[in-house]
Amino acid sequence: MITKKTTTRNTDEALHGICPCMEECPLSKAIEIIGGKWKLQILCVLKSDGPIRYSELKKKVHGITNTMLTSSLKELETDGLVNRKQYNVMPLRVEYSATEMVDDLIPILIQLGKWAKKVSQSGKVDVAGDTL
Amino acid sequence: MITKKTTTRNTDEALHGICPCMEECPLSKAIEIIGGKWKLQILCVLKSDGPIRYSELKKKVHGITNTMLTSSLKELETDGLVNRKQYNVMPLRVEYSATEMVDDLIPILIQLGKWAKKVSQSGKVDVAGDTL
DNA sequence: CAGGATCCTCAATGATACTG
DNA sequence: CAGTATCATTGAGGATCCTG
Repeated sequence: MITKKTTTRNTDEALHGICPCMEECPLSKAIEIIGGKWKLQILCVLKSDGPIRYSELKKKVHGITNTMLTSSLKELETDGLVNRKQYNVMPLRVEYSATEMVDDLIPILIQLGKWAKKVSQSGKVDVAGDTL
Repeated sequence: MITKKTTTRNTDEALHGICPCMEECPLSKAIEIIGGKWKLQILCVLKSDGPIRYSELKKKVHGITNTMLTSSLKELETDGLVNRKQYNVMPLRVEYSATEMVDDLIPILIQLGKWAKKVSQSGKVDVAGDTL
């Protein structure tokens, strides 16, 4: 999502590193990694339900197809967010789990969630009450 | 991106509030708000280049079309991230600026960017050196 | 100047069937 | 069981022209 074809020369140095207008923006990189329709859901299940088999994972991520589950897992593994462990027994057994990278990501996502909550409510009243 | 058609019953209460599998997940809400191809770039420019006119904004967000700039601005305004101020003079003058909501968002995005940077490097060596 | 209206394209995703 | 292979779909985004 967010391609980086542009060659912007941002005058505000303070925003260097977070502006997607820049080349190699880590932020757009982040969105590439966790973007897509299923990535976060998959990470969520992997995180809460420990090492889990492909078929069980598919049951927990409701509505996902083989195509998407497979490709998502492959990308997540490539990016170092998911471990794949294969047991060569019959029938085949493969277990997926989240890496420590995901642990680091969770608190950030929680912050993002809290922000979104605040945004949704700001249209109504300006409550200062924190949920966490 | 991340639609919420599913009616998952997540057994792990600890992840309530961050799991996109859940209904009304604030996280997927957040991604709806800042997702899309241009939202972050637009916010970035609005943040660094203060109140800015439509045409100037379009010049700074390289490659964006009228369709996308207009629709993105409209959505951002609806979500309370952007202020639109119209001066009824001829020729028409409209100025856009970022709201305080965006200020709260920036540090979170910076964290996300730092995380992505770490992820990208973890494939090579396991340096403990922080960049910030 | 600041958009609206239309039509079009393509990449992400879905559906279905098959295999090591 | 854990995927692959193919084909179909679709909606975000793009191109172009038009207007208050």
